[in-house]
Amino acid sequence: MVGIRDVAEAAGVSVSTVSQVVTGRRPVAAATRARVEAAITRLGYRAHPGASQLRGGRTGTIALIVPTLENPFYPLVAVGMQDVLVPRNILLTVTDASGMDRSASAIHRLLSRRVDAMVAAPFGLPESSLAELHDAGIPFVSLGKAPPGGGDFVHTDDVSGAREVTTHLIERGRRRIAFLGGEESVVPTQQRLEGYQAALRAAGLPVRGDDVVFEEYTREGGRKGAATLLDRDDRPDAIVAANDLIALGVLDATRARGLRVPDDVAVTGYDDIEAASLVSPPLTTIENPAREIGRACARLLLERLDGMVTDVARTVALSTRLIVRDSS
Amino acid sequence: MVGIRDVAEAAGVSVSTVSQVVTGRRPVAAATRARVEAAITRLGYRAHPGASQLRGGRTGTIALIVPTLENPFYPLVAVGMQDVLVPRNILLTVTDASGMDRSASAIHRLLSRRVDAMVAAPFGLPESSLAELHDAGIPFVSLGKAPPGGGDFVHTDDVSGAREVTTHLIERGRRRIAFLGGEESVVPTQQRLEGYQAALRAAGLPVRGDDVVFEEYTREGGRKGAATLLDRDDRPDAIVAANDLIALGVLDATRARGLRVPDDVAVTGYDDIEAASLVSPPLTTIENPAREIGRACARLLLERLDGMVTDVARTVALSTRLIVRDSS
DNA sequence: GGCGGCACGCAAAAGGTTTTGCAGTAGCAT
DNA sequence: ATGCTACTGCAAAACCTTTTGCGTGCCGCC
Repeated sequence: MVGIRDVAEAAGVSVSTVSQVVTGRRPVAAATRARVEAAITRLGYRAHPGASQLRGGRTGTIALIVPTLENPFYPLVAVGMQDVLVPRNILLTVTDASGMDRSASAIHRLLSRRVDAMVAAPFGLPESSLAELHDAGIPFVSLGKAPPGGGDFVHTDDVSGAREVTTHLIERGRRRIAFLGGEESVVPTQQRLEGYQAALRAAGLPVRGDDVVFEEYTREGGRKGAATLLDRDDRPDAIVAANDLIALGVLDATRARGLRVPDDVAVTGYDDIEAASLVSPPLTTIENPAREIGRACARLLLERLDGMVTDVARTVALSTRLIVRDSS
Repeated sequence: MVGIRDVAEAAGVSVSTVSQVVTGRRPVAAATRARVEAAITRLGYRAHPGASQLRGGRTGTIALIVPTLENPFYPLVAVGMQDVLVPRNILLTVTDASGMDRSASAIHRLLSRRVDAMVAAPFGLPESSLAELHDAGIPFVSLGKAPPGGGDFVHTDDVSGAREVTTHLIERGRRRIAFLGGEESVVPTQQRLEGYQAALRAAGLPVRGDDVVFEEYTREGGRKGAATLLDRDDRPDAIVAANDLIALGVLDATRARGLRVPDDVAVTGYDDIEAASLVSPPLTTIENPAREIGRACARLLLERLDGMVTDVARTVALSTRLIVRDSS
């Protein structure tokens, strides 16, 4: 294990000079620097990150916490962050928070002081846990849910997106439109529901409580919810699914029942993951710019790390877009 | 910032006793332990990870390095690792290696000493970089490519998988079967090509060099490669794509040209990502158990970390399965 | 040729934990 | 009652880096 001491010796300088060369926080004479750098290369020296961090340095790592990696939306957010982070030589660490819900502080314990900054999509996380993230004393960006105490925040307008897709269905002549959400408690569900209801009201259509069902944000959730909605006597003529995964499950259910989409029932999704355009029939959905969202998060964080921002909380709102395909 | 010192003071014990309670490496009297634990909870103490690591501890982190997060195969591997790691309270850090190819040691520099163990799908990584990973002195599992110097290794049999799917096409009466690979240099490409050729030979069919095309492992690569293959005078009656993403691109190309699948040309994929079953027509493909692969990797690593294994290199081979759908 | 100032490199402290040899004590057996 | 053992907690060293105030040597200018 080659330490800074070895490099110093090899280069014939002091330990502190080596450190200065490495960190660049103080100027070093060109000749000396060259000698030190040569020694570093020759010995293959790398600073021990633990020690660096201990003495007050950065970890050079940014964390992304997502509710699940099974929804392809989130890997894409990670890719977007990479776009910004890789040129800056910062390591991105992606953590799937599914399965670590119980202990409210699991995430904090795992990440505190282990990263320089953090972005989290805090759905399903208890409020206390979110507060902890916010108070961890490092730059933090919340994804899709306004942080309780205020703070940086990247999102798309779920209300307007859901309103847009619902309105589209109404314009296509649908009158009995159901909403199939994921977990009821999470913010995007509530906002998409709100947009759906707003569209109904604006069109003068009744807002019926039994036309709203909540399951999970998975394909399986979609199958289950669709079963509830479709096996009734007066089934809806359209289903607004709260995301594409759910919509895929709805399509499974229609297929299993021999229902034609969109003739018997129209289906719409949300996010525009790749599968949305592939499934048959292709899904009408709302494009949610995952990669761009990732980029925005990373940029926000970087600006804080660079000290360009003081303490004003910033919100980045990215726009969504209705994509009409055959399912409606 | 509450340190171990504060806890010791609050509990009326020495710093080392607190450490012993936390790490559990030495027995502590029950009464004392209770007092210390109470203080820890009350103060919200957490060990500074840098300091712990410095003094010889573990980082409690395992890294997964993937070629890209855009291929949904890899997030699933991560999920599989999580299955095993979460109960053990180990943090998984997923890194997308795309874009950090240039500097051969980027990955090493980023991860060295920052994690306790590592699994990497080292496609596209220079050989030197792979050797570095292997020599980093931490448990290391290679994914899909045998590590040059020997070492733990998880894979599926690409040769047999490709042979199986190609044979399936032959049995369906296809005679002019093309192979559309991703990057030529990476091992899975070579092996899948080998399986394809083996199947042709076994059936007494000619192995024609111009029926083999290499592009990238992306949907766009599939479109390009299919263009090459389909715009010829004597186009093939089947295309074996080296993964599902490529196959999706091939389907795009057939659609653009008004070709019917499988009537005019059959198409097969590899991996069985979710999109494979969704696209129209659904893809015949080889199921590649990503999640199970992730689990196997994590288990291998854990066994080494627990010191259950000395130095014998182990190989885990998981089986694949032909999934016949409408595209063939 | 002498003096002032500047650039450069150094020494030492600090940062928070884990480890380990050691000492004190209580309990048990003789 | 005494000696020994086992258990428990402590003090101090070790881990490796970064930071910062200082001293030294060199250069330029008068």
